Amino acid sequence: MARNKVNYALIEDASKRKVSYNKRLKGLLKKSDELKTLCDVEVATVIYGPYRNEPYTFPNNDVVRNTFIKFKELPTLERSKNMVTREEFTMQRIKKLEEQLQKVMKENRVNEMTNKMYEVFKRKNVSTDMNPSDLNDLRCVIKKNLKKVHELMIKEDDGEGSTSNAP
Amino acid sequence: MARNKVNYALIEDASKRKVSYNKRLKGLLKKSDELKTLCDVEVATVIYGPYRNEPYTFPNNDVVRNTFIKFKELPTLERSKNMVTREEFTMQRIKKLEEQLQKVMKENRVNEMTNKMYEVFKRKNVSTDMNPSDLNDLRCVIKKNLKKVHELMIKEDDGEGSTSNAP
DNA sequence: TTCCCTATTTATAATTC
DNA sequence: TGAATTATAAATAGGGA
Repeated sequence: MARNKVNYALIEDASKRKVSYNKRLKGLLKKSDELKTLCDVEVATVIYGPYRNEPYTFPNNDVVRNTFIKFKELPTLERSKNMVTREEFTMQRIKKLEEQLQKVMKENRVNEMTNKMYEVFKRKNVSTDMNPSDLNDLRCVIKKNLKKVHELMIKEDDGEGSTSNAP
Repeated sequence: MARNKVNYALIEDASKRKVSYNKRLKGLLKKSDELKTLCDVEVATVIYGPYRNEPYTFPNNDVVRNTFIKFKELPTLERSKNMVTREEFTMQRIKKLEEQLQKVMKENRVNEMTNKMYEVFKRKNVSTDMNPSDLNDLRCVIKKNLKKVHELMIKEDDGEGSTSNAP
């Protein structure tokens, strides 16, 4: 997250990976601590890194052990419900991204369309024929005016230079 | 970390705390995931939040259990990461979506429909090229931008100021 | 409430020392 | 190497709909 956007994949360069690992480990522990402190959450984490046999733990070995024991004793039913937590999270993220994508594409489309429509209105004087209620159902309007617009445009094409004809 | 510097203490306001909790939980899971993926680290987390009886787990229930067993029993037995493949597949999809999103947002490129519309208005291909869904989309587009179009048109009527950016 | 949007603060990749 | 610095990317607190 800096200088360059991070690529979501294993960092190939081993030394870079190690540097990144150290920074991110530290960052993750800090974030865990903040979540715990600011929001009164019980967090237990075990991290097996590639540079050490012993795992890192958060907040410490004893708490992790206790929390994990509690976790282990979850009734089977609840556990199975819990099984999908991660997947759900992931799926939600995907869903959100897809929605964003749709939205943005739509926005772009809107912008482009607005410009194009404006161009058409401005240059071809379609506006004269359009009132708000017509605009409310542009589909009809377009159908109604398309031929006319087309004709106007054909004419216009001959003298490509005339820009606007005020009403 | 925004608007105001975070105070390292329990957030008193319960609703603010909950909002913060949700954001930070999400953030922590993401960071965990990044550490795991970018640096090839085994992370296992159990989170008992105040708004739910069952804990959140990262990356999932099974891995947490395995990691816990390893943690508890010390020996360095190699646990195969059977879910990695699927997760990576999922993450690739996410990555792809993110890339698409970036691309679309930044380049603001003209999409197919816009091109088609442009053709329709600018050139000779009239209604034959337009399918009903395009027209329907157009209707929405205009509805959404009616005000803007009007403003532009009114402004244009007074004086001048072409804003078109035709392809 | 929940989502969405910025203004800021943080985290951190690349770079320098 | 590695610690410190810097320039960006990312996370997120507060506020609005």
